Amino acid sequence: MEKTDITNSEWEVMRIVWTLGETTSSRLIDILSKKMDWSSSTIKTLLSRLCDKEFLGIKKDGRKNIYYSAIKEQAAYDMSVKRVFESMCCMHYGETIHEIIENIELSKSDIDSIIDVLNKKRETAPEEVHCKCLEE
Amino acid sequence: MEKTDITNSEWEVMRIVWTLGETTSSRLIDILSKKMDWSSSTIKTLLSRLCDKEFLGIKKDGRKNIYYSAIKEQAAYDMSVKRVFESMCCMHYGETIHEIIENIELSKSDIDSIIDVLNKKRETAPEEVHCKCLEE
DNA sequence: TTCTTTTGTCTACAAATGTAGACTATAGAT
DNA sequence: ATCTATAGTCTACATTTGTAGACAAAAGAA
Repeated sequence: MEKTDITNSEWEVMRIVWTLGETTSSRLIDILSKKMDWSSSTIKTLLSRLCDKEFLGIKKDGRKNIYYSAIKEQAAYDMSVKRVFESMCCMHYGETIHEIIENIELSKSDIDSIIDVLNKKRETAPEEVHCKCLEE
Repeated sequence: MEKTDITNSEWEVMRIVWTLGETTSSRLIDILSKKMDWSSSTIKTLLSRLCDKEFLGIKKDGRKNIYYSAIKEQAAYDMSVKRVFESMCCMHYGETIHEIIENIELSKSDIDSIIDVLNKKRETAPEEVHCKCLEE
């Protein structure tokens, strides 16, 4: 199978794997069948698709499979957010970030570090960004 | 047809519609066939799917179709970014925002307004956010 | 008025996704 | 040693998505 994006259902699986670290399918089935109301088959299918896509790796422990993440959690998030921004008009970046910040939970130190990067960025920031939607 | 998300190809169409405002299929075909190297059929299909999904509306001008956006551009972006964040572990929100900010273009006034909201948010921000991935 | 180009509507079809059942080989229970 | 609950691998199937061709109707060109 080809390497494409992580799909919605697959994110659920990945998230549990990232949280647990290396783990078995029974553990994943246990958690996800309750949380998502999926059949065990569904979870097994997702696990094997994620292996095909190389987002998960497998180790054998006897005949049991041990699954582990083959990509860094943060890297996956960065990539996925980057993709969304790439499909947006850049004139809306500012407002979109503003909006998401209003709606998520951030710790004081998260906030400080973001303010920090913004201040640095401000030094070389343009007065305006312009729309490139019709270009190229 | 059912109302689902805007897909990757569909974003391209929406973006042009938002940029141009009301417009005809010939205009869209003209722009998108070059930009995306799509056949006119492909673009027509996307237009009609977007109408089915009610992201676009149609007005008739004689026998010509005039397409217009049925959703606000900013609202579409907000929704789509919100979706991505919902599939993430909230402990990574801060770093993800940090990362995306480093990689996009923001104007000085964008930056000011984001710093502003961050400062307000800081007043009630927790010391830490905790992972909820295994809950529920 | 007849031919050609536009536009619009349908149909098509492979790949990806969501979801799950069937069958098989064990490992553990008795 | 035999039975049963598990875990693993395949197959299945409806939808959605990406991409595009076929065909009809109307508009413009000659």
